[in-house]
Amino acid sequence: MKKVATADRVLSILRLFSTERPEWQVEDLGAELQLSASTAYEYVGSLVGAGLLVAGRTGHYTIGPAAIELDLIARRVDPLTRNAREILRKLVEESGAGTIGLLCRLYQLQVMCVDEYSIDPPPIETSYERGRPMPLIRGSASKAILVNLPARTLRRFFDLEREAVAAMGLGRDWESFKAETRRLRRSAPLVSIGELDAGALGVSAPVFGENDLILGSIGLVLSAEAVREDSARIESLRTLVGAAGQAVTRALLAP
Amino acid sequence: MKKVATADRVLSILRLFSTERPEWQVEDLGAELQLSASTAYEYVGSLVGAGLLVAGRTGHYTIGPAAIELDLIARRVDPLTRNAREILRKLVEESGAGTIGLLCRLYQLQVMCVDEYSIDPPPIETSYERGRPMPLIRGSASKAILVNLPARTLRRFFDLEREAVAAMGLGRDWESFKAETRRLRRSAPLVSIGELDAGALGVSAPVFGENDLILGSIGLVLSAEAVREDSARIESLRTLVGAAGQAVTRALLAP
DNA sequence: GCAAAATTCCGAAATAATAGGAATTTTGTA
DNA sequence: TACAAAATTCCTATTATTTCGGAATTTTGC
Repeated sequence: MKKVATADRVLSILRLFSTERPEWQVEDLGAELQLSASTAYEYVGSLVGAGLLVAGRTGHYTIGPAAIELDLIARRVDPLTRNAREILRKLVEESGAGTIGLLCRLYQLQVMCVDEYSIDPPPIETSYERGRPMPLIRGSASKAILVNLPARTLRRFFDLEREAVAAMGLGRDWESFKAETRRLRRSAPLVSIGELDAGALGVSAPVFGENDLILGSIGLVLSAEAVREDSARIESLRTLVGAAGQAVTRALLAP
Repeated sequence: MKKVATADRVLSILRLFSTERPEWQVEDLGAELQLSASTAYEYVGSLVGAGLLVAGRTGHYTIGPAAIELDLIARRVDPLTRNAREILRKLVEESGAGTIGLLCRLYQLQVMCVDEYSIDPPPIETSYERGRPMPLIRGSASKAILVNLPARTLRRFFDLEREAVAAMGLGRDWESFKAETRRLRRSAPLVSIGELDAGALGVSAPVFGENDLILGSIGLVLSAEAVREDSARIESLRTLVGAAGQAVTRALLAP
Protein backbone atom coordinates (compact mmCIF):
# COMPACT_ATOMS: atom_id res chain seq x y z
CA MET A 1 0.00 0.00 0.00
CA LYS A 2 1.55 3.26 -1.10
CA LYS A 3 1.89 5.89 1.55
CA VAL A 4 2.52 9.56 2.01
CA ALA A 5 6.13 10.04 3.00
CA THR A 6 5.57 13.16 5.07
CA ALA A 7 2.63 11.74 6.94
CA ASP A 8 4.64 8.62 7.58
CA ARG A 9 7.41 10.59 9.16
CA VAL A 10 4.92 12.44 11.31
CA LEU A 11 3.24 9.21 12.36
CA SER A 12 6.59 7.62 13.12
CA ILE A 13 6.71 9.98 16.07
CA LEU A 14 3.78 8.17 17.64
CA ARG A 15 5.69 4.93 17.61
CA LEU A 16 8.30 6.41 19.92
CA PHE A 17 5.76 6.65 22.70
CA SER A 18 5.74 3.43 24.68
CA THR A 19 5.11 2.17 28.16
CA GLU A 20 8.85 2.39 28.75
CA ARG A 21 9.04 5.93 27.52
CA PRO A 22 5.63 7.56 27.53
CA GLU A 23 6.82 11.15 27.75
CA TRP A 24 9.05 13.00 25.32
CA GLN A 25 10.41 16.46 24.77
CA VAL A 26 10.29 17.81 21.27
CA GLU A 27 14.03 18.16 21.08
CA ASP A 28 14.53 14.48 21.94
CA LEU A 29 11.98 13.37 19.38
CA GLY A 30 13.82 15.41 16.78
CA ALA A 31 17.15 13.94 17.79
CA GLU A 32 15.77 10.40 17.66
CA LEU A 33 14.38 10.88 14.16
CA GLN A 34 17.12 13.20 12.95
CA LEU A 35 14.93 16.20 12.40
CA SER A 36 15.70 19.82 12.91
CA ALA A 37 14.07 21.41 15.92
CA SER A 38 11.65 23.42 13.83
CA THR A 39 10.57 20.36 11.87
CA ALA A 40 10.11 18.37 15.04
CA TYR A 41 7.86 21.13 16.33
CA GLU A 42 5.85 21.05 13.14
CA TYR A 43 5.39 17.30 13.38
CA VAL A 44 4.41 17.42 17.01
CA GLY A 45 2.09 20.29 16.16
CA SER A 46 0.17 18.14 13.71
CA LEU A 47 -0.20 15.34 16.22
CA VAL A 48 -1.26 17.73 18.94
CA GLY A 49 -3.77 19.25 16.54
CA ALA A 50 -5.20 15.81 15.98
CA GLY A 51 -5.29 15.22 19.75
CA LEU A 52 -2.99 12.24 19.53
CA LEU A 53 -0.38 14.00 21.62
CA VAL A 54 -0.81 16.50 24.38
CA ALA A 55 1.59 18.61 26.42
CA GLY A 56 1.40 17.73 30.07
CA ARG A 57 3.97 19.86 31.78
CA THR A 58 5.01 22.30 29.09
CA GLY A 59 7.59 20.79 26.85
CA HIS A 60 6.70 17.27 27.92
CA TYR A 61 4.42 15.48 25.50
CA THR A 62 2.36 12.35 26.10
CA ILE A 63 -0.40 10.42 24.39
CA GLY A 64 -3.44 12.63 24.00
CA PRO A 65 -7.17 12.24 24.37
CA ALA A 66 -7.81 11.32 20.74
CA ALA A 67 -6.17 7.96 21.37
CA ILE A 68 -8.56 7.27 24.24
CA GLU A 69 -11.44 8.44 22.12
CA LEU A 70 -10.47 6.22 19.22
CA ASP A 71 -10.25 3.34 21.63
CA LEU A 72 -13.78 4.04 22.75
CA ILE A 73 -14.96 3.93 19.15
CA ALA A 74 -13.12 0.67 18.63
CA ARG A 75 -14.65 -0.83 21.75
CA ARG A 76 -18.16 0.33 21.10
CA VAL A 77 -18.14 -0.83 17.56
CA ASP A 78 -16.25 -4.07 17.55
CA PRO A 79 -18.91 -6.77 17.36
CA LEU A 80 -16.53 -9.23 18.95
CA THR A 81 -16.03 -7.12 22.06
CA ARG A 82 -19.71 -6.31 22.34
CA ASN A 83 -21.01 -9.82 21.96
CA ALA A 84 -18.39 -11.50 24.07
CA ARG A 85 -18.35 -9.27 27.15
CA GLU A 86 -21.06 -11.06 29.12
CA ILE A 87 -19.99 -14.49 27.97
CA LEU A 88 -16.46 -13.74 29.13
CA ARG A 89 -17.72 -12.73 32.55
CA LYS A 90 -19.77 -15.86 32.94
CA LEU A 91 -16.89 -18.00 31.78
CA VAL A 92 -14.63 -16.58 34.46
CA GLU A 93 -17.30 -16.94 37.13
CA GLU A 94 -17.90 -20.58 36.27
CA SER A 95 -14.25 -21.44 35.90
CA GLY A 96 -13.55 -21.34 39.63
CA ALA A 97 -10.78 -19.54 41.47
CA GLY A 98 -7.52 -18.23 40.07
CA THR A 99 -8.36 -17.59 36.43
CA ILE A 100 -8.15 -14.67 34.03
CA GLY A 101 -10.52 -14.50 31.11
CA LEU A 102 -9.16 -13.17 27.83
CA LEU A 103 -10.81 -12.09 24.64
CA CYS A 104 -8.38 -11.80 21.75
CA ARG A 105 -8.72 -10.54 18.24
CA LEU A 106 -6.90 -11.09 14.99
CA TYR A 107 -5.38 -7.94 13.52
CA GLN A 108 -3.57 -8.53 10.29
CA LEU A 109 -1.18 -11.28 11.27
CA GLN A 110 -1.03 -10.30 14.89
CA VAL A 111 -3.18 -10.97 17.91
CA MET A 112 -4.34 -8.39 20.38
CA CYS A 113 -6.17 -8.88 23.63
CA VAL A 114 -9.26 -6.67 23.46
CA ASP A 115 -10.89 -7.54 26.76
CA GLU A 116 -9.91 -9.15 30.00
CA TYR A 117 -11.81 -10.04 33.14
CA SER A 118 -10.88 -11.59 36.41
CA ILE A 119 -12.41 -11.98 39.83
CA ASP A 120 -9.54 -13.69 41.55
CA PRO A 121 -6.35 -13.36 39.47
CA PRO A 122 -3.77 -16.16 39.71
CA PRO A 123 -0.39 -15.35 41.26
CA ILE A 124 1.49 -15.36 37.97
CA GLU A 125 2.73 -12.86 35.42
CA THR A 126 0.73 -12.80 32.23
CA SER A 127 1.73 -11.16 28.99
CA TYR A 128 -1.76 -10.77 27.67
CA GLU A 129 -3.28 -7.46 28.56
CA ARG A 130 -5.86 -5.35 26.79
CA GLY A 131 -4.07 -3.41 24.09
CA ARG A 132 -0.90 -5.41 23.99
CA PRO A 133 -0.04 -6.97 20.63
CA MET A 134 0.98 -10.63 20.68
CA PRO A 135 2.56 -12.96 18.14
CA LEU A 136 0.23 -15.26 16.29
CA ILE A 137 2.36 -18.29 16.92
CA ARG A 138 2.68 -18.56 20.69
CA GLY A 139 0.16 -19.16 23.44
CA SER A 140 -3.17 -20.90 23.24
CA ALA A 141 -5.10 -17.67 22.60
CA SER A 142 -3.00 -17.02 19.53
CA LYS A 143 -2.81 -20.57 18.27
CA ALA A 144 -6.56 -21.02 18.49
CA ILE A 145 -6.69 -18.27 15.90
CA LEU A 146 -3.71 -19.35 13.84
CA VAL A 147 -4.90 -22.84 13.13
CA ASN A 148 -8.26 -21.57 11.94
CA LEU A 149 -6.94 -19.08 9.41
CA PRO A 150 -8.15 -19.57 5.85
CA ALA A 151 -5.68 -21.58 3.78
CA ARG A 152 -4.48 -18.57 1.78
CA THR A 153 -3.75 -16.55 4.87
CA LEU A 154 -2.13 -19.46 6.61
CA ARG A 155 0.14 -19.88 3.64
CA ARG A 156 1.12 -16.24 3.74
CA PHE A 157 1.88 -16.55 7.42
CA PHE A 158 3.96 -19.64 6.84
CA ASP A 159 6.02 -17.94 4.17
CA LEU A 160 6.68 -14.99 6.45
CA GLU A 161 7.37 -16.92 9.62
CA ARG A 162 8.95 -20.13 8.43
CA GLU A 163 11.63 -20.14 11.14
CA ALA A 164 9.25 -19.33 13.97
CA VAL A 165 6.92 -22.10 12.83
CA ALA A 166 9.76 -24.58 12.80
CA ALA A 167 11.02 -23.38 16.18
CA MET A 168 7.60 -24.00 17.71
CA GLY A 169 7.63 -27.52 16.31
CA LEU A 170 4.75 -26.89 13.95
CA GLY A 171 6.48 -28.18 10.85
CA ARG A 172 9.48 -27.55 8.62
CA ASP A 173 7.59 -27.38 5.34
CA TRP A 174 4.20 -26.22 4.18
CA GLU A 175 2.71 -29.70 3.97
CA SER A 176 3.62 -30.68 7.50
CA PHE A 177 2.58 -27.28 8.83
CA LYS A 178 -0.77 -27.67 7.13
CA ALA A 179 -1.19 -31.13 8.62
CA GLU A 180 -0.23 -29.92 12.07
CA THR A 181 -2.68 -27.01 11.99
CA ARG A 182 -5.41 -29.37 10.85
CA ARG A 183 -4.67 -31.64 13.77
CA LEU A 184 -4.72 -28.73 16.25
CA ARG A 185 -7.88 -27.34 14.71
CA ARG A 186 -9.62 -30.61 15.43
CA SER A 187 -8.45 -30.78 19.00
CA ALA A 188 -9.95 -27.43 20.02
CA PRO A 189 -10.14 -25.97 22.62
CA LEU A 190 -6.36 -25.74 22.74
CA VAL A 191 -4.27 -25.99 25.87
CA SER A 192 -0.80 -24.49 26.05
CA ILE A 193 1.67 -24.38 28.91
CA GLY A 194 4.34 -21.78 29.44
CA GLU A 195 4.57 -20.71 25.82
CA LEU A 196 4.37 -17.04 26.69
CA ASP A 197 4.77 -16.90 30.43
CA ALA A 198 6.56 -19.46 32.52
CA GLY A 199 4.13 -21.15 34.87
CA ALA A 200 1.05 -20.06 32.98
CA LEU A 201 -1.43 -22.40 31.38
CA GLY A 202 -3.82 -21.23 28.71
CA VAL A 203 -7.04 -22.74 27.41
CA SER A 204 -8.58 -21.10 24.35
CA ALA A 205 -11.29 -21.65 21.80
CA PRO A 206 -11.74 -19.93 18.44
CA VAL A 207 -14.50 -17.45 17.66
CA PHE A 208 -15.85 -17.15 14.13
CA GLY A 209 -17.67 -14.38 12.34
CA GLU A 210 -19.58 -14.28 9.08
CA ASN A 211 -18.73 -16.93 6.53
CA ASP A 212 -16.97 -18.92 9.21
CA LEU A 213 -14.05 -16.52 9.13
CA ILE A 214 -11.88 -16.65 12.20
CA LEU A 215 -12.21 -13.45 14.23
CA GLY A 216 -10.46 -14.15 17.49
CA SER A 217 -10.42 -16.37 20.52
CA ILE A 218 -11.79 -16.56 24.01
CA GLY A 219 -10.10 -18.35 26.84
CA LEU A 220 -8.63 -18.58 30.28
CA VAL A 221 -5.18 -18.26 31.80
CA LEU A 222 -4.29 -19.85 35.09
CA SER A 223 -1.32 -21.06 37.05
CA ALA A 224 0.02 -24.31 35.60
CA GLU A 225 0.96 -25.30 39.14
CA ALA A 226 -2.66 -25.06 40.23
CA VAL A 227 -3.83 -27.73 37.80
CA ARG A 228 -0.77 -29.96 37.87
CA GLU A 229 -1.88 -33.49 37.26
CA ASP A 230 -5.47 -32.46 37.67
CA SER A 231 -6.52 -33.47 34.19
CA ALA A 232 -10.15 -33.54 35.24
CA ARG A 233 -10.04 -29.81 36.00
CA ILE A 234 -8.36 -29.13 32.69
CA GLU A 235 -10.98 -31.12 30.86
CA SER A 236 -13.79 -29.29 32.57
CA LEU A 237 -12.18 -25.95 31.70
CA ARG A 238 -11.82 -27.07 28.09
CA THR A 239 -15.51 -27.83 28.02
CA LEU A 240 -16.39 -24.43 29.47
CA VAL A 241 -14.09 -22.56 27.12
CA GLY A 242 -15.30 -24.48 24.10
CA ALA A 243 -18.89 -23.66 24.99
CA ALA A 244 -17.98 -20.01 25.45
CA GLY A 245 -16.35 -19.88 22.02
CA GLN A 246 -19.43 -21.36 20.42
CA ALA A 247 -21.67 -19.01 22.36
CA VAL A 248 -19.80 -15.97 21.09
CA THR A 249 -19.83 -17.29 17.54
CA ARG A 250 -23.58 -17.81 17.83
CA ALA A 251 -24.10 -14.36 19.30
CA LEU A 252 -22.20 -12.84 16.39
CA LEU A 253 -24.45 -14.50 13.88
CA ALA A 254 -27.66 -13.44 15.60
CA PRO A 255 -28.99 -9.94 14.90
CA MET B 1 1.52 25.66 16.79
CA LYS B 2 2.57 25.32 13.19
CA LYS B 3 1.67 22.09 11.50
CA VAL B 4 2.45 20.04 8.43
CA ALA B 5 -0.35 20.49 5.94
CA THR B 6 -0.09 17.06 4.36
CA ALA B 7 0.04 15.28 7.68
CA ASP B 8 -2.93 17.32 8.80
CA ARG B 9 -4.95 16.21 5.85
CA VAL B 10 -4.02 12.61 6.49
CA LEU B 11 -4.92 12.89 10.16
CA SER B 12 -8.21 14.56 9.30
CA ILE B 13 -9.27 11.16 8.01
CA LEU B 14 -9.20 9.80 11.54
CA ARG B 15 -11.73 12.37 12.64
CA LEU B 16 -14.28 10.91 10.26
CA PHE B 17 -14.38 7.70 12.25
CA SER B 18 -16.98 7.94 14.96
CA THR B 19 -19.37 5.78 16.90
CA GLU B 20 -22.06 6.74 14.41
CA ARG B 21 -19.90 5.84 11.46
CA PRO B 22 -17.07 3.59 12.49
CA GLU B 23 -16.50 1.96 9.14
CA TRP B 24 -15.54 3.67 5.89
CA GLN B 25 -14.66 2.76 2.35
CA VAL B 26 -11.73 4.54 0.81
CA GLU B 27 -13.85 5.99 -1.92
CA ASP B 28 -16.24 7.56 0.60
CA LEU B 29 -13.39 9.01 2.62
CA GLY B 30 -12.04 10.56 -0.54
CA ALA B 31 -15.42 11.97 -1.46
CA GLU B 32 -15.89 13.43 2.02
CA LEU B 33 -12.52 15.17 1.94
CA GLN B 34 -12.54 15.90 -1.77
CA LEU B 35 -9.55 13.80 -2.64
CA SER B 36 -8.87 11.78 -5.72
CA ALA B 37 -9.14 8.04 -5.28
CA SER B 38 -5.41 7.52 -5.53
CA THR B 39 -4.72 10.19 -2.93
CA ALA B 40 -7.31 8.74 -0.61
CA TYR B 41 -5.58 5.39 -0.90
CA GLU B 42 -2.26 6.98 -0.09
CA TYR B 43 -3.68 8.65 2.99
CA VAL B 44 -5.36 5.51 4.20
CA GLY B 45 -2.16 3.64 3.44
CA SER B 46 -0.23 5.81 5.84
CA LEU B 47 -2.76 5.36 8.60
CA VAL B 48 -2.90 1.61 8.01
CA GLY B 49 0.89 1.53 8.10
CA ALA B 50 0.77 3.23 11.48
CA GLY B 51 -1.87 0.73 12.63
CA LEU B 52 -4.41 3.46 13.28
CA LEU B 53 -6.73 2.02 10.66
CA VAL B 54 -7.24 -1.53 9.59
CA ALA B 55 -9.23 -3.19 6.84
CA GLY B 56 -11.88 -5.48 8.26
CA ARG B 57 -13.76 -6.85 5.32
CA THR B 58 -11.64 -5.79 2.38
CA GLY B 59 -12.42 -2.27 1.40
CA HIS B 60 -14.01 -1.50 4.75
CA TYR B 61 -11.73 0.32 7.14
CA THR B 62 -12.09 0.71 10.89
CA ILE B 63 -10.00 1.91 13.81
CA GLY B 64 -6.89 -0.23 14.09
CA PRO B 65 -4.90 -1.82 16.88
CA ALA B 66 -2.52 1.09 17.32
CA ALA B 67 -5.33 3.11 18.83
CA ILE B 68 -5.96 0.40 21.41
CA GLU B 69 -2.26 0.16 22.05
CA LEU B 70 -1.90 3.91 22.52
CA ASP B 71 -4.79 3.76 24.93
CA LEU B 72 -2.94 1.13 26.93
CA ILE B 73 0.10 3.38 27.12
CA ALA B 74 -2.07 6.27 28.21
CA ARG B 75 -3.75 4.18 30.88
CA ARG B 76 -0.59 2.62 32.20
CA VAL B 77 1.22 5.88 32.37
CA ASP B 78 -1.31 8.39 33.53
CA PRO B 79 -0.58 8.93 37.22
CA LEU B 80 -4.17 10.01 37.76
CA THR B 81 -5.61 6.77 36.45
CA ARG B 82 -3.08 4.66 38.28
CA ASN B 83 -3.43 6.30 41.65
CA ALA B 84 -7.18 6.68 41.57
CA ARG B 85 -8.27 3.22 40.46
CA GLU B 86 -8.51 1.62 43.87
CA ILE B 87 -9.89 4.73 45.50
CA LEU B 88 -12.62 4.89 42.87
CA ARG B 89 -13.56 1.28 43.53
CA LYS B 90 -13.79 1.85 47.27
CA LEU B 91 -15.78 5.01 46.75
CA VAL B 92 -18.37 3.14 44.72
CA GLU B 93 -18.50 0.28 47.20
CA GLU B 94 -19.07 2.62 50.12
CA SER B 95 -21.57 4.81 48.30
CA GLY B 96 -24.36 2.25 48.44
CA ALA B 97 -26.58 1.00 45.64
CA GLY B 98 -27.27 2.67 42.33
CA THR B 99 -24.11 4.70 41.72
CA ILE B 100 -21.50 5.02 39.01
CA GLY B 101 -18.02 6.18 39.90
CA LEU B 102 -16.25 8.47 37.46
CA LEU B 103 -12.69 9.61 37.17
CA CYS B 104 -12.26 12.58 34.86
CA ARG B 105 -9.27 14.38 33.52
CA LEU B 106 -8.59 17.81 32.16
CA TYR B 107 -7.30 17.85 28.58
CA GLN B 108 -6.64 21.28 27.24
CA LEU B 109 -9.95 22.98 27.89
CA GLN B 110 -11.98 19.81 27.72
CA VAL B 111 -12.81 17.06 30.17
CA MET B 112 -12.56 13.39 29.47
CA CYS B 113 -13.69 10.50 31.60
CA VAL B 114 -10.67 8.23 31.94
CA ASP B 115 -12.09 5.57 34.25
CA GLU B 116 -15.48 4.40 35.37
CA TYR B 117 -16.63 1.77 37.81
CA SER B 118 -19.97 0.53 38.93
CA ILE B 119 -21.34 -2.43 40.83
CA ASP B 120 -25.01 -1.67 40.51
CA PRO B 121 -25.61 0.99 37.84
CA PRO B 122 -28.58 3.33 38.27
CA PRO B 123 -31.42 3.08 35.75
CA ILE B 124 -30.52 6.31 33.94
CA GLU B 125 -28.67 7.36 30.84
CA THR B 126 -25.30 8.92 31.53
CA SER B 127 -23.18 10.87 29.09
CA TYR B 128 -19.93 10.29 30.85
CA GLU B 129 -18.15 7.25 29.55
CA ARG B 130 -14.48 6.40 29.37
CA GLY B 131 -13.08 8.09 26.29
CA ARG B 132 -15.88 10.51 25.68
CA PRO B 133 -14.93 14.18 25.66
CA MET B 134 -17.12 16.50 27.69
CA PRO B 135 -17.49 20.26 27.92
CA LEU B 136 -15.77 21.93 30.82
CA ILE B 137 -18.81 23.92 31.76
CA ARG B 138 -21.54 21.38 32.44
CA GLY B 139 -21.92 18.64 34.99
CA SER B 140 -20.35 18.39 38.43
CA ALA B 141 -17.38 16.38 37.20
CA SER B 142 -16.49 19.16 34.80
CA LYS B 143 -17.28 22.07 37.07
CA ALA B 144 -15.21 20.65 39.89
CA ILE B 145 -12.30 21.05 37.47
CA LEU B 146 -13.35 24.36 35.95
CA VAL B 147 -13.59 26.28 39.17
CA ASN B 148 -10.13 25.16 40.20
CA LEU B 149 -8.33 26.24 37.05
CA PRO B 150 -5.46 28.69 37.55
CA ALA B 151 -6.57 32.30 37.02
CA ARG B 152 -4.78 32.64 33.66
CA THR B 153 -6.43 29.52 32.28
CA LEU B 154 -9.80 30.43 33.68
CA ARG B 155 -9.55 33.77 31.95
CA ARG B 156 -8.69 32.14 28.66
CA PHE B 157 -11.70 29.87 29.06
CA PHE B 158 -13.97 32.76 29.87
CA ASP B 159 -12.88 34.69 26.79
CA LEU B 160 -13.52 31.66 24.61
CA GLU B 161 -16.82 30.59 26.14
CA ARG B 162 -18.41 33.82 27.26
CA GLU B 163 -21.88 32.87 25.99
CA ALA B 164 -21.83 29.38 27.47
CA VAL B 165 -20.73 30.78 30.81
CA ALA B 166 -23.60 33.26 30.80
CA ALA B 167 -26.07 30.58 29.69
CA MET B 168 -25.08 28.41 32.66
CA GLY B 169 -25.67 31.36 34.97
CA LEU B 170 -22.05 31.64 35.97
CA GLY B 171 -21.75 35.32 35.24
CA ARG B 172 -21.97 37.82 32.42
CA ASP B 173 -18.60 39.46 32.94
CA TRP B 174 -15.16 38.36 34.09
CA GLU B 175 -15.53 39.77 37.58
CA SER B 176 -18.78 38.03 38.35
CA PHE B 177 -17.54 34.79 36.76
CA LYS B 178 -14.45 34.98 38.94
CA ALA B 179 -16.57 35.54 42.01
CA GLU B 180 -18.89 32.68 41.12
CA THR B 181 -16.03 30.23 40.57
CA ARG B 182 -14.51 31.26 43.87
CA ARG B 183 -17.81 30.56 45.60
CA LEU B 184 -18.16 27.17 43.94
CA ARG B 185 -14.54 26.34 44.70
CA ARG B 186 -15.24 26.83 48.37
CA SER B 187 -18.36 24.72 48.37
CA ALA B 188 -16.64 21.57 47.07
CA PRO B 189 -17.58 18.79 46.60
CA LEU B 190 -19.99 20.07 44.00
CA VAL B 191 -23.46 18.70 43.37
CA SER B 192 -25.20 19.14 40.03
CA ILE B 193 -28.57 17.94 38.87
CA GLY B 194 -29.56 17.22 35.31
CA GLU B 195 -26.94 19.44 33.71
CA LEU B 196 -25.85 16.77 31.29
CA ASP B 197 -28.45 14.05 31.59
CA ALA B 198 -32.00 14.56 32.69
CA GLY B 199 -32.65 12.75 35.94
CA ALA B 200 -28.99 12.35 36.80
CA LEU B 201 -27.34 13.81 39.87
CA GLY B 202 -23.59 14.22 40.08
CA VAL B 203 -21.31 14.73 43.06
CA SER B 204 -17.68 15.51 42.30
CA ALA B 205 -14.51 16.63 44.01
CA PRO B 206 -11.36 18.04 42.44
CA VAL B 207 -8.05 16.21 42.26
CA PHE B 208 -4.79 18.13 42.28
CA GLY B 209 -1.31 17.25 41.12
CA GLU B 210 2.06 18.87 41.68
CA ASN B 211 2.04 22.54 42.62
CA ASP B 212 -1.64 22.31 43.42
CA LEU B 213 -2.46 22.25 39.74
CA ILE B 214 -5.89 20.88 38.99
CA LEU B 215 -5.66 17.53 37.22
CA GLY B 216 -9.16 16.19 37.18
CA SER B 217 -12.06 15.12 39.33
CA ILE B 218 -13.50 12.06 40.99
CA GLY B 219 -17.14 11.58 41.72
CA LEU B 220 -20.41 9.73 41.54
CA VAL B 221 -23.47 9.79 39.33
CA LEU B 222 -26.83 8.53 40.51
CA SER B 223 -30.50 8.90 39.83
CA ALA B 224 -31.79 12.25 41.09
CA GLU B 225 -35.05 10.49 41.83
CA ALA B 226 -33.33 8.11 44.23
CA VAL B 227 -32.11 10.89 46.52
CA ARG B 228 -35.06 13.24 46.20
CA GLU B 229 -35.44 15.15 49.43
CA ASP B 230 -32.94 12.85 51.07
CA SER B 231 -30.46 15.56 51.85
CA ALA B 232 -28.81 13.38 54.46
CA ARG B 233 -27.83 10.86 51.78
CA ILE B 234 -26.50 13.64 49.59
CA GLU B 235 -24.46 15.03 52.43
CA SER B 236 -22.97 11.64 53.21
CA LEU B 237 -22.08 11.18 49.55
CA ARG B 238 -20.45 14.60 49.49
CA THR B 239 -18.34 13.58 52.45
CA LEU B 240 -17.31 10.34 50.76
CA VAL B 241 -16.51 12.03 47.47
CA GLY B 242 -14.58 14.81 49.14
CA ALA B 243 -12.49 12.28 51.02
CA ALA B 244 -11.86 10.36 47.83
CA GLY B 245 -10.66 13.49 46.05
CA GLN B 246 -8.26 14.25 48.86
CA ALA B 247 -7.09 10.65 48.94
CA VAL B 248 -6.22 10.74 45.24
CA THR B 249 -4.46 14.06 45.60
CA ARG B 250 -2.45 12.64 48.47
CA ALA B 251 -1.64 9.47 46.53
CA LEU B 252 -0.37 11.59 43.64
CA LEU B 253 2.03 13.46 45.88
CA ALA B 254 3.43 10.32 47.50
CA PRO B 255 6.18 8.48 45.63
C1' DG C 1 10.11 40.41 37.18
C1' DC C 2 13.96 37.96 35.44
C1' DA C 3 16.74 34.29 33.21
C1' DA C 4 16.08 30.02 30.91
C1' DA C 5 13.48 27.15 28.26
C1' DA C 6 10.13 26.39 24.82
C1' DT C 7 8.22 27.66 20.74
C1' DT C 8 7.45 30.32 16.52
C1' DC C 9 8.97 32.68 12.51
C1' DC C 10 11.44 33.25 8.11
C1' DG C 11 12.39 32.41 3.08
C1' DA C 12 14.73 29.93 -0.52
C1' DA C 13 16.36 25.42 -2.15
C1' DA C 14 15.11 20.80 -2.20
C1' DT C 15 11.75 17.46 -2.01
C1' DA C 16 7.39 15.40 -2.07
C1' DA C 17 2.27 15.44 -3.11
C1' DT C 18 -1.28 15.20 -6.34
C1' DA C 19 -4.62 13.85 -9.99
C1' DG C 20 -6.65 10.77 -13.16
C1' DG C 21 -6.75 7.04 -15.91
C1' DA C 22 -4.83 2.66 -17.01
C1' DA C 23 -3.05 -1.67 -15.23
C1' DT C 24 -3.15 -5.04 -11.88
C1' DT C 25 -4.40 -7.67 -7.95
C1' DT C 26 -7.74 -9.44 -4.87
C1' DT C 27 -12.23 -10.98 -3.71
C1' DG C 28 -16.84 -13.05 -3.75
C1' DT C 29 -19.46 -16.22 -6.13
C1' DA C 30 -20.87 -19.67 -9.47
C1' DT D 1 -11.40 -23.46 -10.09
C1' DA D 2 -12.68 -19.67 -12.97
C1' DC D 3 -14.97 -15.64 -13.70
C1' DA D 4 -16.62 -10.78 -13.19
C1' DA D 5 -16.55 -7.05 -10.07
C1' DA D 6 -14.34 -4.55 -6.80
C1' DA D 7 -10.33 -2.87 -4.64
C1' DT D 8 -5.95 -1.30 -5.02
C1' DT D 9 -1.62 0.04 -7.19
C1' DC D 10 1.01 2.24 -10.69
C1' DC D 11 2.36 5.95 -13.60
C1' DT D 12 4.54 10.71 -14.48
C1' DA D 13 4.51 15.79 -15.10
C1' DT D 14 3.10 19.68 -12.77
C1' DT D 15 2.34 22.01 -8.74
C1' DA D 16 2.63 22.74 -4.00
C1' DT D 17 4.74 21.73 0.29
C1' DT D 18 8.31 20.61 3.31
C1' DT D 19 12.58 21.46 5.40
C1' DC D 20 16.36 23.68 7.47
C1' DG D 21 19.25 26.89 10.48
C1' DG D 22 19.22 30.49 13.07
C1' DA D 23 17.15 34.55 14.81
C1' DA D 24 13.09 36.41 17.16
C1' DT D 25 9.64 35.81 20.34
C1' DT D 26 6.78 33.92 23.85
C1' DT D 27 6.08 31.29 27.91
C1' DT D 28 7.54 29.31 32.17
C1' DG D 29 9.57 28.53 36.72
C1' DC D 30 11.56 30.71 40.41
